[in-house]
Amino acid sequence: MTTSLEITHPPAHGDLREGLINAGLTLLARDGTAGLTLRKCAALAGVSHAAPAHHFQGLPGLLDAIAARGYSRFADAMEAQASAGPNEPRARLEAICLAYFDFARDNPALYDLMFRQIWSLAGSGEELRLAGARAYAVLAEASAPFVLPGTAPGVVETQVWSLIHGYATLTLVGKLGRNRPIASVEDLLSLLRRLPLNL
Amino acid sequence: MTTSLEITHPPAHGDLREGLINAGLTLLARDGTAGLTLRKCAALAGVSHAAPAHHFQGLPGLLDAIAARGYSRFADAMEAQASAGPNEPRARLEAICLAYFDFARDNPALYDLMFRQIWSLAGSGEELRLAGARAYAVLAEASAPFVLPGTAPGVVETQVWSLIHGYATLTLVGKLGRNRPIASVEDLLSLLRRLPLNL
DNA sequence: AAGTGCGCTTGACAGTGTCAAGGAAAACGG
DNA sequence: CCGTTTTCCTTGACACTGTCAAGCGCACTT
Repeated sequence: MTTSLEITHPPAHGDLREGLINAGLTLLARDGTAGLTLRKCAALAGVSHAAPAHHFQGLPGLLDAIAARGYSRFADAMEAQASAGPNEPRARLEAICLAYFDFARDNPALYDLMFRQIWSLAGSGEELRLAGARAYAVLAEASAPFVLPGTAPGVVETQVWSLIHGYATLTLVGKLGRNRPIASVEDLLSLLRRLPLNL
Repeated sequence: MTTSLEITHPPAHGDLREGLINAGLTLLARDGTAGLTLRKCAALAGVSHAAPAHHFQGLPGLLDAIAARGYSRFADAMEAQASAGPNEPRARLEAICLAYFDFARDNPALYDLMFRQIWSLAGSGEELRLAGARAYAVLAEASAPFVLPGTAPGVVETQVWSLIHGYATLTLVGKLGRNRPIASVEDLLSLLRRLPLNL
């Protein structure tokens, strides 16, 4: 009944918290959202079922920490993809959108956790707030060249974010391509190409 | 709004199924996603905790049925709003998008259930499939005038759907307005105004 | 009137998160 | 080097979840 995976080393002092987060990420990637459980995390990290409560305040706290880690990786992925291409506004924006979608596709359960966290009202969630803000900053920076004078930056940012996030979530739940052949990410981005540049 | 869901005494033969669905909708509206439970539905409908299993195949089946009801109301709401305004392509599209957002805002838990149903692999879900297709048809019809010759209809449909769905979900989880002042739905729709009409 | 099904109830089971209480062991102070 | 304190974790219980097997009751059939 015990799962095959066990962490062999007795956890050194500080890193049980880290171990629990990693266990959560593993479970999420392997078994999906339903497979992520406080008790399974504890078992995978090699501790008793109530141990997580001492490092996070209950399940919400653990999910918060996992989501924060997710946002961190998310921001890294977008930054990397943006830096890989030409340093031109439209290319950067499209690179970030592609990275956004790829991340969601490659980490569906984690992505779902990140953008679902209705709980997170629990802890102040400082770590989560910071990681989320960093990811948002990447998107905001790429949107900046399209902000027309006299308009709030939040408008373009929200347009871009809504578009790519909607596409990602709809794809993840399998909604797209049910009634029509799937429109690709490039098809999607063609709408953004209509955005005028602020020269 | 229908209706009384209080079945005080032994329910007549056919309508326990209906009563359970209504109980589910009530719980969803009152207590949110976490408040929707097989046992609470059964209790609210006045039957024993295992009764639902005979009308739906377990929890997934009940959620399927509730989501189907949600899609039906969703399609109704969009159609009503579209018919209320002028019969002009841009006005219709914007009316539908506004109705889309209003529905999500007014029925957050139900909306979440509808667009989350990862389960629904259970039953073939014919009822759900139909109701979902009807809602999609409303959106597709409003998008049709913007389909340029030589392009697949699915492209514009996906653009519109992704944009409004992304905005709705981001708003629901409270992501928007954290880093910048909130961009309104109208701000969002200004992006769609860039879509050329197919005259 | 007896037989036959269907609709629902009852009771149990393995899970889940959470909490109170206790123990082991490291850190500390003398 | 010993006693105390503090920190971290374990143990055990609780209420709650969905699911399943068995069985009761009542309507309908013959």
